[in-house]
Amino acid sequence: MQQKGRRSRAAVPALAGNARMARQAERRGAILAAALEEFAASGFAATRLDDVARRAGVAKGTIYLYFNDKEHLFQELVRAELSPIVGAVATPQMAQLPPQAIAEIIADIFVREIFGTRRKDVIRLVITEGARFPKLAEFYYHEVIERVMTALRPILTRAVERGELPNDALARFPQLLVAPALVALVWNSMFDRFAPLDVRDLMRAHLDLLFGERTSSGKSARNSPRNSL
Amino acid sequence: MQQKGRRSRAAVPALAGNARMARQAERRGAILAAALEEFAASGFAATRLDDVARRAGVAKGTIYLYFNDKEHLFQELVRAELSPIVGAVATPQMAQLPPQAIAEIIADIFVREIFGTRRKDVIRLVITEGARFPKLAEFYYHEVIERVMTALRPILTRAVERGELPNDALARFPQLLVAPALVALVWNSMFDRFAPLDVRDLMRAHLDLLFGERTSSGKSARNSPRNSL
DNA sequence: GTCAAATGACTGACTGGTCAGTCATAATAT
DNA sequence: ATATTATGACTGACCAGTCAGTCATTTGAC
Repeated sequence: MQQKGRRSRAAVPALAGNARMARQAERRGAILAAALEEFAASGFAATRLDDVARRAGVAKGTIYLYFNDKEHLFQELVRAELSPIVGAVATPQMAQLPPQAIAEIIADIFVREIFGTRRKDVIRLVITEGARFPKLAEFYYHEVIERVMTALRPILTRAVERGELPNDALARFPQLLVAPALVALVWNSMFDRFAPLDVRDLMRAHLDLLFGERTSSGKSARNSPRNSL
Repeated sequence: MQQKGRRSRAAVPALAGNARMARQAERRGAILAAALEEFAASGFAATRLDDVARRAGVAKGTIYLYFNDKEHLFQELVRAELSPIVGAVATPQMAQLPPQAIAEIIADIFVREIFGTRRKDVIRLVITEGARFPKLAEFYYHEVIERVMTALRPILTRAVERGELPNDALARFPQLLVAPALVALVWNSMFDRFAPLDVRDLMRAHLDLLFGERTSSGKSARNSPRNSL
């Protein structure tokens, strides 16, 4: 993600009539949508901007009116898809809830808003391309990881102090709360054709593991109701 | 991983004297070692076979005497590195141990034999390239995932029946036992420069979470001794 | 209201560079 | 001598990024 010092010719196509701006936003959106499809299907390196352009119904040159280069397009795509979702987890009223409720909410958000969505592919892209794109990893760390971690840690720490958690493992490593989600993403993209994985069940089992539920068994017949998940 | 129907000229360089075979094995090994370095540093697509050849002290054409093409080289690399390690987890005497001991052994193997090794990079490559290389994903699934899963599941199921585990979550999803290892690999390659992660501590915390240890606190002062980890 | 001039969004053929894979030739072993 | 192994210059395909030119829309003069 080498940032060229040079300013893009494209960056801000002079804004004029309201119709123009609308049209521009539309164009930009179409390009981003097409890029999502292509990047998700082929990864960063193997994606041809010719294909993105064709899918967006636009000439290749037009892409360069809206984005500096392939890498910026990729990064903007990630930003556009993931920035909105973070707020849902790092919300203030979270702090009031007991850890189990928080874990359930996070699992629910993951299943519905990420796994059941194109965002699944975006996060997969971050995982697969992140190590090769320091800028992307940095953006993702500060924009997603850090914000979620700093929201979770004090809550979990306080829960430990109150004796609501059996030990401080989760408070020290909030990653452990999210680990199964990562497994689900990777498994889904690589092994689902050999052994499909029911993500919702996986997350339920994870919660059972963390918060008692000494009874659970079988995938369908469960007696203790869990509303949203 | 499109398999060309055509047979490689290289496949089996006619074996003759013993010295020759030794030399060939050496050459092959040098190429694989060089390929590991390059693939780990740049990923599959961005790795140049020119660089692999130079690092191996060999001409580019020589690579094609030992491997059909870039993809076969990549796949052989994964096979060579990972096939040996699986036996350590899927060993018969495992079946005798209680679940906690098994979890500790697995964590220990991960920390010492994978994370502390080049194998870390190989698994990372499988994760990042697997979705784009069905052949690789298939090999990895059958050679690694399946073997580990079929070794673990009966053990965990029996532990549930014996009441050695609080619920059947782990038996139904052995992935949950390994999830933090995946997190460690991904975090290490993307976020360590922002927030280094102590993998050993992470795995310890995971075990605490799974198997009681209602006391743990702080990273150094821990009273319940855990030998190998 | 009409028309000409100005604007700038858009196009796509083209360039420059890259790299997997080949093969005629050379080196080395038997 | 012959066979085997190794070399590296070469080729052909590929693709990100460019830019001279097109054309729809807007502006402003009358």
